[in-house]
Amino acid sequence: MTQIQNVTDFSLKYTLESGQSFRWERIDNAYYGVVEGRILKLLQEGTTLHVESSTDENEADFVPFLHHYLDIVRDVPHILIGVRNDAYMHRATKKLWGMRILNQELWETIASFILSQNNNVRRIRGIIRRLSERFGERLTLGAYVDYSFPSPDALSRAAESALFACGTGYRASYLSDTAQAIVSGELSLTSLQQMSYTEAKQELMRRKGIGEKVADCICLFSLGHLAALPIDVWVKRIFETLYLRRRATHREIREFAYNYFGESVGYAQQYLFHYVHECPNWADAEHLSLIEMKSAGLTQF
DNA sequence: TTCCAGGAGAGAG
DNA sequence: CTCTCTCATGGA
Repeated sequence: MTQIQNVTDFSLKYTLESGQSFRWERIDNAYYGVVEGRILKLLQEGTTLHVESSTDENEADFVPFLHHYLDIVRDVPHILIGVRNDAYMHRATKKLWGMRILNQELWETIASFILSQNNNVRRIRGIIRRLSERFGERLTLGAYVDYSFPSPDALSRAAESALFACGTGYRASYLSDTAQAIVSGELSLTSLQQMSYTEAKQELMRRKGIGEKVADCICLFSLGHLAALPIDVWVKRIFETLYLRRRATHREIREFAYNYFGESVGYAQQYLFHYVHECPNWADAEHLSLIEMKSAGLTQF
């Protein structure tokens, strides 16, 4: 059992339940998930994080690993104040205060968001769970059983029909192709991690099944590029409804969002994305009226 | 039954 | 460049 003390401006719930990872399961107030080959059990009590692992961890490495994965080291309050330009964002950041963008393992993030296209979160989770059960390694933490995310090698050797049987649908060939490209060295994960946002995005988009949105998800949720802006149906809807007040192309949304929120637009996007999922009345008249109101001068937290 | 989901590829204009 | 059609799946 590991404890991390003085974790401030952090919400485990919103971080793990905001659609950036498909691997976490809440049981009571604890979260179970698999991260880089081990089961983790995470429980937040105020500013203390209780952690259990299925592996014998070296404390000196484990705590920094957790800090990085959960993005605890980042000055998120500074980012949020910087993107809190209006009363709407003020409300969103207040409700979800402490939500952070994870730094997830690169291959799992690539594979997961290839599978996410034209799909819903519930089904994506099911596909990833079945792929892990079928091609990953069995792990246990007490009575809890889960499976590691299968390696590129394991998925590259799997028959596409076997991937298909896990429910991947037409995405099976995309997943297989990219796994094979990584095994062959045609696509280098370590190179991707050294590239700028623009370079990494461009390199990712060369793969079949990775378009602009999926590439941006990988850049944001694994590579730490906060300028990445994944535009899915919801983000498009949010910007068209709240800010632009008209039908807009992806290019127009991207230009507006970057000008309005700045270099940490990815963080702003995540708060908006999750806020509208938490608030069914996100687009009612009272909410819309908040957009013109500046955040400055509103009550602090 | 049709529509939708953290879309992308292919083709047409 | 933009628009449209299709892709496999399951829940609403």
